[in-house]
Amino acid sequence: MAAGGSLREVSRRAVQSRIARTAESLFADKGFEETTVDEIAAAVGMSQRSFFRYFSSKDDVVFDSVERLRVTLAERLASRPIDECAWESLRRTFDPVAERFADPELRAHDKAVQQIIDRSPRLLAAYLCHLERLQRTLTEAILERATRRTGREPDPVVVRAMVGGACACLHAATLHATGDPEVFDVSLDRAMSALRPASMPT
Amino acid sequence: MAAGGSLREVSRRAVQSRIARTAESLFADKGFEETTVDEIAAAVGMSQRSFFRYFSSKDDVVFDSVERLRVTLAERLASRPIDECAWESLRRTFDPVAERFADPELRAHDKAVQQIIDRSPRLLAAYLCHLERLQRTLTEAILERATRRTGREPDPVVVRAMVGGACACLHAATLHATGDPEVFDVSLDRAMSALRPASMPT
DNA sequence: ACCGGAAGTGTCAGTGACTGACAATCATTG
DNA sequence: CAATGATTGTCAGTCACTGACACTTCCGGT
Repeated sequence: MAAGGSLREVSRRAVQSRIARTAESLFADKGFEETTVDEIAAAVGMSQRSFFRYFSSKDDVVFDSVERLRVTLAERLASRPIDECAWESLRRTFDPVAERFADPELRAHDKAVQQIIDRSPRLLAAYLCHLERLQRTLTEAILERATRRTGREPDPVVVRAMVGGACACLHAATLHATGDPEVFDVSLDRAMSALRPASMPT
Repeated sequence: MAAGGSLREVSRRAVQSRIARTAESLFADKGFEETTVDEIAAAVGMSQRSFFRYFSSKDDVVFDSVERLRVTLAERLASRPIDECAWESLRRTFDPVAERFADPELRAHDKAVQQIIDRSPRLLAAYLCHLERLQRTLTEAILERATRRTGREPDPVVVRAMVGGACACLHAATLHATGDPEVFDVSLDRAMSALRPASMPT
């Protein structure tokens, strides 16, 4: 069952990324709002209806890669040693973001996506929503880990705020270092060591 | 000129808040997505076209009060003493949020709005966008103040991250204390003292 | 080779948010 | 009263998105 489904999943993903690539190049050319779904579908060679069978909204095309990154970060946090302090774990969790810059192709792609997002208020809103989801994911992981480690549940408000603070550092570093991995790493380290909580949970 | 415009502004604002009240009660009844702009316009007694002359989008109706709160907070931050540490200033900047809970009518209103937002993913995205705007506003104010005080510009990444951290505390406290001013104050204090940066700019 | 269903696709019609253009109305001022 | 400017309604149109239905293709069983 799982294997059969998997094969189909692969081809579905292939179509999705073909659509995403096409759409992104159109967005980069004409802008997001100025590109209609009809145009994307035509460029890919399918009907508008089929486009919506692969992406539930026009916005989702842009966040295809962002969503995958979220999953990567969640896995990274899960793989951190349980006795590491939470702030340090969060800092390490963000490493894959910098690692993406290593591949020049990925870097160019990410930069283009970032520009598309920045130019559209609607996309910016959606992007923040994804960051919020990331934040929720990480918060739950930290909460669960702290509970497993200390035996009792830590203050959820503080943990949520702390993860929010870490994500704010990530966001600030991303905004400041558009594309340069060196600058990103340095900025993130500076921000995160400045914001390091005095009393560290876990 | 300013006075003449002001009079017209007042009446415009009156119509806006009449629309907002009507719309919010419809949203509370049927949900945001399920309420059409046509229905709102009809309930207020105007054409759909005129609705869009007062609010640039359906979303904006909901954020009427949120936007006003943003202006209030910006003013509050500006009125803080220049030699106060930034983190403390930010904490005091958030006081009006708690103060809103004092008035039972406002509290009920805010709670209703919060529920409407929470039930709609689209509104949640827009809400985060408003928080981001608040964050940008506060960041600029802190940067400007620090520059005025120390004579040289502080690290923008760190300041942005710090404001982001403070806003994360605000957000966490808001989520946790839905409507109870006591709980809100205590939660915010706990979160903000846990996240207080070791090295404080300004 | 034939048949059956499952999965993917195109077409079409419809809804709802939003915009531009234009004409009618209404209040204000000279 | 007339000219002017702001406010409004009407109408037509665009675009994202959805549901329904018919059609093709591909595949395993007979």
